[in-house]
Amino acid sequence: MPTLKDIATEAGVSVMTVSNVVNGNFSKVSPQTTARIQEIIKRLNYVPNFSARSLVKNNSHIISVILRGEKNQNPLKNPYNAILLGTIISKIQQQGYYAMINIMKSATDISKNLHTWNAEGAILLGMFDDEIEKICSVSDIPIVFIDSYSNFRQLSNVGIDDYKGGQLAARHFIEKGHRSLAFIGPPSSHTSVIQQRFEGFCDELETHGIPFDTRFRFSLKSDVDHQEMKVLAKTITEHKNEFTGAFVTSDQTASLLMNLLRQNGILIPDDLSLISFDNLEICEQVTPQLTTIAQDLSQKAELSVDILFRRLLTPNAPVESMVLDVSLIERNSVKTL
Amino acid sequence: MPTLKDIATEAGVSVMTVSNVVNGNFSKVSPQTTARIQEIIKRLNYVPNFSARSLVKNNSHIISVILRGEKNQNPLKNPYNAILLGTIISKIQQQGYYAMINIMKSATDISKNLHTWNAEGAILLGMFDDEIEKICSVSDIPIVFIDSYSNFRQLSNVGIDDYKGGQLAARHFIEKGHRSLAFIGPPSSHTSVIQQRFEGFCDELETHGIPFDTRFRFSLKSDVDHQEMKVLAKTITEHKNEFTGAFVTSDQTASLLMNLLRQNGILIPDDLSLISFDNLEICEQVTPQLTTIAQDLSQKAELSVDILFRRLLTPNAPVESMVLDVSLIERNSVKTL
DNA sequence: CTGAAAGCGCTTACAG
DNA sequence: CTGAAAGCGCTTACAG
Repeated sequence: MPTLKDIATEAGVSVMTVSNVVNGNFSKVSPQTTARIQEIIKRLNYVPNFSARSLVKNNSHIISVILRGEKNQNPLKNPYNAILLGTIISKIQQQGYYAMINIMKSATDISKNLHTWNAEGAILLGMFDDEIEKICSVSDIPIVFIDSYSNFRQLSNVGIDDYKGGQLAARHFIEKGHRSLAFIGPPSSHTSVIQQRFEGFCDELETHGIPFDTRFRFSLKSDVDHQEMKVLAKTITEHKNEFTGAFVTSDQTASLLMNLLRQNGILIPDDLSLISFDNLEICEQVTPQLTTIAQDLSQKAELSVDILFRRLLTPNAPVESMVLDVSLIERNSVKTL
Repeated sequence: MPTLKDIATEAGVSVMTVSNVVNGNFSKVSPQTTARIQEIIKRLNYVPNFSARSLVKNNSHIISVILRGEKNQNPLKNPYNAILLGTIISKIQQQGYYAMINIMKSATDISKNLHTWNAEGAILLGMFDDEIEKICSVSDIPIVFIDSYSNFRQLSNVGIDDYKGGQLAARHFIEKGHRSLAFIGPPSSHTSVIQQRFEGFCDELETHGIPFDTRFRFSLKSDVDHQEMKVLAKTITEHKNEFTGAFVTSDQTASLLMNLLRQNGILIPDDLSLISFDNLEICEQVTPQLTTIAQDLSQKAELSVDILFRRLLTPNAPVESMVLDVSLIERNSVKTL
C-alpha cells in the first residue's frame, strides 16, 4: 500500500503538499501541482490510512451502532431490528461515515467499545430504560437512542407515541363491540415502550367504562423462543371463553401466536380477535391479514441518523428528541361482534 | 481519555512496561509492577486506542462485512440477509474482532474500504459472479464469499448445493403428479445460484421425460419491488391453466406472490402448487404453509466466519470452500394431483 | 504556494 | 525485569 510519503517522493514534493491535495485544501497548492499529484494518487491507487488520520485528528469517522443483546444472540432474526439497522447503516454510509455494529448491553462494554475506536457518535437500539443514564454518563460523544424512555435530561431519543398506540387498539376493539380483552407482550419492567402501550390500552378501556382485567395481562420474555410461545398459546386456549380480543405488542409475536392458536383449534378472528403492532410486511402475508398499529421504521431510522449528524456536524447543536405518530391499519384480524 | 503515558506516569514506570501489561506479556514484568499497573488501569478506566495500535502493527481488528447493494438501499429488508448478517456479527464479536458493515458493490469501492481501515478480513454477501475475480485480485487479505460461484481458483466460498435444491423440487412435483411446471426467480445472468437451481430443476424434469417449457421461466429483478411483483402475478394469472406448479427461488418471493395471486382469485395449492427455497420462519406463518427447500442459514454464517478466522490466525492456512446440503421440507403448498 | 518539524498513542527491537 | 529511541501514516501550526 502506498503512503503519503510514496506519493510525495513520486511527485517530488513534501508530504504535506500531498496531504493538502488529498484533503481538498486546493487553495494552498498550485493547480499544476494539484493535477500532478492527483494523477499519481489515481495511478498508484492511494487510499488514506484512517487509523493514522484518526490518531492525529482524534476522530475516526466511525459511528457505533449498538443492538442490545447477549453476545451469542442474533437480534437480526427479529425483522423489526433488521429493518431499522439496514436503514441506519445505509444512511451512515451516505454521510461518508463508517458503521461498526455491536451486540452488547452492559454500560461498561459500551463505553469501552466507543473509546477503543474513538467513535464519533453512537446509535443505540432497544436499551433498557435503567441503563440509559449510566451509558450517557460514561461517554462524551453524541448518542441517539431509539425507543427509549428515561428521565435523563440530556437524552436524545427517537420514538413513537406508544401510549396512543395502546389507545387506538382499545378504541378499535370497542368500536367493533369487544368488551373483554387481553394484553400480550414482554414484561414491562425494563422498557417503558411496553408499559406505555399497556397504559394507553387500559386507560382508553377505562374511559369507556371497561376496566381491564389484570388476569389477562400475559407476559412473554422472548419473541423468538418457540417453547415459551407454546406455553402461552396453551394458557390462552384455556381462557378461550373469557375474552374476545387481544392486543399483542408486535406483529412478530402475533403472527407466531396465530399459528400456535390455530393448532389448538382457535381461529382468528372468529374465536379470538387480534390487534398487533408495527405494520411489518408479515401483516399482509398471514391469513387473516393483521389489523395493526402502524409505525414508520424507515423514518425512525432516518431521523435518528439525522439527529446524530446534526449533533456531530454543528457545534453546540441542541439535544433533540422526536416522537413519531402511529395509526391503526384495519385488516381482517378483528371480528365485529 | 487516559493514555499509556498517563498510566506510566501514575505508576512511575515507562510506557513500554505498561504496554507489556496491557498486552499480557507478564513474563517481562515483575508481578508487583503488573499488579500496580493493573490497578491504575482499572481506576483510570484506561482503554487502548486501536487506531494507534492498528497503525503500528499494521493490523486492525476489523472484519469488513459487505452486503451487495446500492448505497441508498436496505438489504436487511430481506430476512435472508438479516439472519446471515446477525449471526456473522455475533461470531466476529465473539472472536474479539469488530464488524464494520458496508453496503456496496463495485470492486474499487470494496478495495478502497478494505484499505482505509486496514481490515484484516472480509465476508462478502451476494456478490455477482463476474465481480468476484476483480475483488479478489485487488486485495491481499482473506476474503470469504457466501453464495458465490466462480472459476477463480483461490476463491473461498460457503454455499449450498443449489443444483440439488432444484432437483429435489422437481422430483417432489413429479411425485405429486405434476407434469407442467413453471420456474420463478431472479434473472440468472449474474448469479449462478439461480442458474444452478434452474438447471437442477430442468435436468430432473428431463430425466423423467418432462422437458421444461422455457415460456414458463419467469424473471423477477427484485423481491422487494411490489410493482414488479404485481405484474408477474398478472402474467401468471393469465397462464393459469398452462401449468399446475411453480418452483420459486425464495420463501420471500413465494409468500409475497401468494398474496397477490389470491387477490387474482388463484388459490394455493388448489389452483397452483408452490415450492419455495430457504425455509425461513415465514414458511410456517403463511397459509397454506410453504413446502420449501431448506438450508441452514446459521450454519452458513458460522462456517464462513470460522473459515475466515482459520485463514486469519493460522499462517499458510489453505483456502477453504464449503458446500452445505439442502433438503425438502414438505408442508401444504403442493397439491397431489 | 511550499516545506521542516513536532506530535497523535502505540509497539518493536535493542540495550542494559 | 526495565527503559530510551525509533517509527507506524498522518495533520497541524509555523516559517519562509
